[in-house]
Amino acid sequence: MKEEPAKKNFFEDVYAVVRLIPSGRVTSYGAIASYLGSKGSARMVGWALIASQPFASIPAHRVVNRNGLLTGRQHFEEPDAMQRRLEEEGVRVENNQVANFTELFWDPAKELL
DNA sequence: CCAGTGACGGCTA
DNA sequence: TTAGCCGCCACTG
Repeated sequence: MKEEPAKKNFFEDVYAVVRLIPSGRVTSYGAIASYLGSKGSARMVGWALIASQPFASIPAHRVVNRNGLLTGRQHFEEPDAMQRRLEEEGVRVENNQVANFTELFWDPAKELL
């Protein structure tokens, strides 16, 4: 069975941070990547979230890009699931973009400090 | 083995 | 200011 390399640790780390995101808050891929020390590899965070899809315990819908755009909504079970969940938590979303993104932004390097 | 793609982000023109 | 390119790392074809 193709055992996975230590790289999996990176995935677990991403999941840990995402799970710590408070309800009604959002963060960005780059913020998580930077917090993990892999700043610049925000794409890996996104890739990790794809793997987190089967894990409902991970609020991946709280993770958006630097612009606050729900870029990954197409990867959810339903394209509208991401926006719908955010609104459920009180996050206002307009045109696939999080309103007051700057206020709702949750930086693990500062909040989770 | 090599090339292209991708839930991104920062820099340069 | 806006638009475009490159860079990071992993996976697929």
